Amino acid sequence: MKRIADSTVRRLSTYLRYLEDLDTKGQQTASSDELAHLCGTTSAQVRKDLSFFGSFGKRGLGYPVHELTAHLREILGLEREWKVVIVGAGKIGAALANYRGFRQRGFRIVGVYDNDPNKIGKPWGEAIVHDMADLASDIRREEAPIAVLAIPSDDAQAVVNELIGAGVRAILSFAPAQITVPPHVSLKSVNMAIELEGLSFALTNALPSQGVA
Amino acid sequence: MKRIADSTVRRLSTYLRYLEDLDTKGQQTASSDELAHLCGTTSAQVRKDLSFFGSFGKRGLGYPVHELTAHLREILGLEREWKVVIVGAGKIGAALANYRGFRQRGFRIVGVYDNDPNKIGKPWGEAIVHDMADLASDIRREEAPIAVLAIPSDDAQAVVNELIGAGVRAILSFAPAQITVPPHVSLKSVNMAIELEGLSFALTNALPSQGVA
DNA sequence: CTAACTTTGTGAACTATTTCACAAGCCACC
DNA sequence: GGTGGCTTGTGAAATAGTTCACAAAGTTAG
Ligand SMILES: NC(=O)c1ccc[n+]([C@@H]2O[C@H](COP(=O)([O-])OP(=O)(O)OC[C@H]3O[C@@H](n4cnc5c(N)ncnc54)[C@H](O)[C@@H]3O)[C@@H](O)[C@H]2O)c1
Ligand SMILES: NC(=O)c1ccc[n+]([C@@H]2O[C@H](COP(=O)([O-])OP(=O)(O)OC[C@H]3O[C@@H](n4cnc5c(N)ncnc54)[C@H](O)[C@@H]3O)[C@@H](O)[C@H]2O)c1
Repeated sequence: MKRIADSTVRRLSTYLRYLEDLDTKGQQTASSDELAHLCGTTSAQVRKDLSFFGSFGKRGLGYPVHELTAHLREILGLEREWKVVIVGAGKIGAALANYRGFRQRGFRIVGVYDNDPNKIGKPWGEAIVHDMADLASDIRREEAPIAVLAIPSDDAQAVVNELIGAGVRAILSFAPAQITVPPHVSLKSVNMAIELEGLSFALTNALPSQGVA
Repeated sequence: MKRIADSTVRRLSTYLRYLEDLDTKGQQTASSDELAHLCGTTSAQVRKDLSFFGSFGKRGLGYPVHELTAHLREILGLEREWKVVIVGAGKIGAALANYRGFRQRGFRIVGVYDNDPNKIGKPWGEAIVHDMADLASDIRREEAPIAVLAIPSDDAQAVVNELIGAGVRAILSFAPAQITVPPHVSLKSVNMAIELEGLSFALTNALPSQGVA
């Protein structure tokens, strides 16, 4: 199969979210145009994105909502449960560990880890903070493929190496650090400072066209 | 001036971060190649990005670190302080309100707002939670141009409209909702579910080339 | 001062992504 | 079962973004 652009995958997630809404409301079909308006894109984009994976619509009618949600979940790998570990029981880690949105989507947090002796063993939200010393063996036992990194930048690369050594194959990092991973591992970084600085740039340079999501 | 790509602006932020490091270490100059390695890109990309804004380097030598940081701060609009309001004193709002990284970069949080009577007026981190009823007038008085949105999706668009009415010109949203803003307002959305689903897709479809930051 | 070497700045080439535009397919209705 | 009105699926065109490649300019050493 052809390489799928990251932008396409992101839109698929968005389509799925809105299709689920429509499905809940009992709507049977949705046209590419309706979906595009809900998701802030164009109908051609919707059709092109979906066409990479098959032919899901009916001409003259649109896409069957319920069926398409199932297809998208399949495509995105969301028909299964993914085990996730969180590293860093700090402020960001706390928000994430208790975020319902993840569980709803099939991401189950199987452990939260920290290296601060004052935090280890203490109850924390619905979970208990585990010792970093147990991280690798726990990941191996649970076969958790995904890790969320919520520690300061300094140790980010070292912890990432440890995670990968233990078998983690996908990492979502919140540390504002440049991290490198081998080719078989996926890494996404969320860097809030970069987002804010992007807004600062836009305000400063008063770009003519804006309003992008 | 030509329209600057979002990807370029993001990289500028990254260059700045690493240049500041080098500056702190007392390094005088840095080549595009060195910067590229630090930031996970290519030297041609670094030179191209910078060339949109001027000619900052010396051939044969590289870029003057201290000078270039100043230029980048200028370009990104970081020479000034930006006032920021946070809407939503929940888990994500809590993490953000106390995040040192923002202040360091010149983003000063001038108020945190919520509509929950149990939270309003209570101390919260280093601040006090304000009533949503005061939001618009406070923004007008303070002339805060940036808002961070950390409330559930349901009310996101309504609150955004209120913010814009009060004069906010840039919004960073954490609500996983499609929000529309008029052309003179900048909007960035951080959607963690989309990031995780992107990882799920990558794991499921075992893409051949990965490891992107 | 010259030669060898380094590194920038930038058009041009290339690659990726989005948009266009339309034939083909499907439904509904008569 | 034919007609009209929609809407998909998709090559082709257009636009956007990245990489190449090299002349020009600066540095260093002798
Ligand atoms: N708080 C925010 O709003 C925010 C926003 C954007 C980015 N971030 C980034 O997220 C990361 C975490 O931020 P935070 O505000 O939650 O910080 P925090 O200080 O509240 O939490 C960090 C936690 O990580 C733990 N830790 C440190 N080193 C560790 C290691 N080597 N192994 C295991 N645990 C370790 C600490 O004990 C602490 O509990 C930082 O990189 C920060 O820059 C935070
Ligand atoms: N917690 C996370 O890790 C996380 C991750 C990704 C996205 N998000 C998103 O961020 C947003 C906030 O999440 P959270 O976990 O902090 O939720 P939360 O429930 O902890 O906090 C939300 C806060 O917003 C307030 N609020 C609700 N409606 C409001 C309104 N109309 N005006 C003002 N305040 C209002 C509530 O009183 C509450 O204090 C949600 O959209 C969520 O989907 C959260």
